[in-house]
Amino acid sequence: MAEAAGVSPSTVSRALRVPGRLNATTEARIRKVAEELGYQLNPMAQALQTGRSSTIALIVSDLGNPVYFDIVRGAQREARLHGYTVIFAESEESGAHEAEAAARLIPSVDALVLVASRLTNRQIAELAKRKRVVLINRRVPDVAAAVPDLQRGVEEALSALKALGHQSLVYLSGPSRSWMSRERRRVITTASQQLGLVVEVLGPFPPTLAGGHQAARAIPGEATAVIAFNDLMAIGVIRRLQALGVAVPEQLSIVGFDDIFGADLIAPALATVRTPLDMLGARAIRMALDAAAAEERPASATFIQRDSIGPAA
Amino acid sequence: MAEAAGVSPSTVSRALRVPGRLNATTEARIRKVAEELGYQLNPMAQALQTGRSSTIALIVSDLGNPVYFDIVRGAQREARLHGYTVIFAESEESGAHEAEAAARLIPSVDALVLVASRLTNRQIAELAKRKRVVLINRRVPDVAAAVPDLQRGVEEALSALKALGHQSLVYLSGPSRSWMSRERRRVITTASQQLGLVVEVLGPFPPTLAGGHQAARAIPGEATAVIAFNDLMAIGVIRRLQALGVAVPEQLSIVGFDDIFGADLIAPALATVRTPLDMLGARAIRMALDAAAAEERPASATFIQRDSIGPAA
DNA sequence: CTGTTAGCGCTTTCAT
DNA sequence: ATGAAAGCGCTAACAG
Repeated sequence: MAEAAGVSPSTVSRALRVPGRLNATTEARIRKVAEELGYQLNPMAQALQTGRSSTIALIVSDLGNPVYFDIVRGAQREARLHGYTVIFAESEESGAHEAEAAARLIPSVDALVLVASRLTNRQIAELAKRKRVVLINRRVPDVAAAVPDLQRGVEEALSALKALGHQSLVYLSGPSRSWMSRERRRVITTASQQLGLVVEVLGPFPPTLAGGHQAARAIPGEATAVIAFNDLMAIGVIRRLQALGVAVPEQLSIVGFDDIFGADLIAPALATVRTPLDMLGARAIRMALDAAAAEERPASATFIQRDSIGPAA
Repeated sequence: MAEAAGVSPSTVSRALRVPGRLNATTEARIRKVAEELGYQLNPMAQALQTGRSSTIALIVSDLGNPVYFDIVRGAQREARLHGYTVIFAESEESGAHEAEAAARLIPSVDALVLVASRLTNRQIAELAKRKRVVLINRRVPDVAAAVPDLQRGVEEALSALKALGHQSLVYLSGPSRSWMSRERRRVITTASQQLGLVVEVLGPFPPTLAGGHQAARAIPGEATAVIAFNDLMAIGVIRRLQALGVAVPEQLSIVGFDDIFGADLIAPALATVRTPLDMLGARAIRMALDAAAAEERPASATFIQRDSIGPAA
């Protein structure tokens, strides 16, 4: 293409990259020629020269969990908005896979976004030295992170339970290595104290339907309300309970976290603390592109009232 | 890094790329040095030189539809297996966005995988001239495509309905531009004839919960069995029907397509023709990498019997 | 089996 | 405001 427009390569480069920095007419002419020839700058060559690839890697631990869809989607949209491309890897629940994916992708991207990372703080800090890293649903000292503000949603949920006459509740925790599970536990504990509720913690359980099945058997007979680490577990609990002949919500109220697809499809519909997943994804991208984005106020979780909770038995 | 190992760049390149083509001891030494220095070949430079980026773009129309999760996941795994990376874009249901995404990504990838593409045959043929293109759930002359074999699953579904005493059924079609909807209709029609069933086609409807709501009103009173374009629609139909006081499956049997997450969580659990989504994703990647993969026998859809179907009213 | 040379397509000083 | 030249990190002939 170079001189089909009768100019030098540098001029073409300037015309196509920074819209303003050139004589308006020359620029227009070059753009037109490029259009006609279907010419585009070669991103690889560009990346090689500049060291920037306009690409961000998104590494999620398990695509089987519907939670991540919305995060991926939010991230993808925001990235496109900024002219960035997202590369994308699944670590299949394994820290080793995650580390490998990160190592493999690091040379080709401008930033790494790690969703619910299974890596150690140390590993993450190490990555952060080599490349900009943004965490989603995880916090590590000195590393940028997009996490929801759970306070409000949890308070709403617990208040609702209290208003229904519940005086104590059970928290079904997720994987012990899950930062988010600990965080949820922490917020629940604090809010419970303020509201004068008693909370018992059970677990850890796998953050899946099967984990919910497993958890369902562990729930003490006298419990009246259960809050599960996530919706998948909550749904598993409900189904197992039903199979065991326990009525939900008549005998036991159930609350989940996230509001995944399907939460309102089951019977009874699952009450849940919705986390703003797509916003988290979008925000993480913004943080990856611009450190100042960290100043934004994090989006709040909110409680979604549905039929899986009722008056205390 | 080049000569920290005391050899020429080319030698390093050879050592790190093709495991066999070098003196075993030199290769081992170079690998060790690379390891120590944390050195990796720069993919951009590699791509620039070779014209191959070891990257495949996956373009899906709507990530909000859980169907695509499994496809994305299957594709991602298979790609990784071959040392490929997947880049990933959402076209948000719009042909224009899809075309734009394809154009933007084409220079950076070795192949394009289009899932349920909204582009015209002509546009797709055009892309296929510039880059290897593989379609999922769509067929265009002379373009590689991974589509499931619906025959078996549909026959099983219709046989089950027939065995329950149904003599006719309604097909709720998806978007008129959806190749897959037409394909499902075709297979249903053919199988119906063979089984002596009568089929009435309604639609088009949006392939969503809302589309199902809409479709539910259109179902004639005398119908006893309905098969919807996809599970999302089927679920929408069930819920609207229930709201209208129509009992499922007592008054009306419902069958979906795909077996998405959630299909077995609703009440009644949705009977559905399961399509092997992750296999489609994986197969598409294989086809992108190796034309011979087209010879594999496509995976068959199978019928999943659940509570949303029952004896004819 | 390994080193030399040239060049992939772009951006970026530095001149003009 | 535009052109010339050098070089990003790698691979691919071609020598040796």
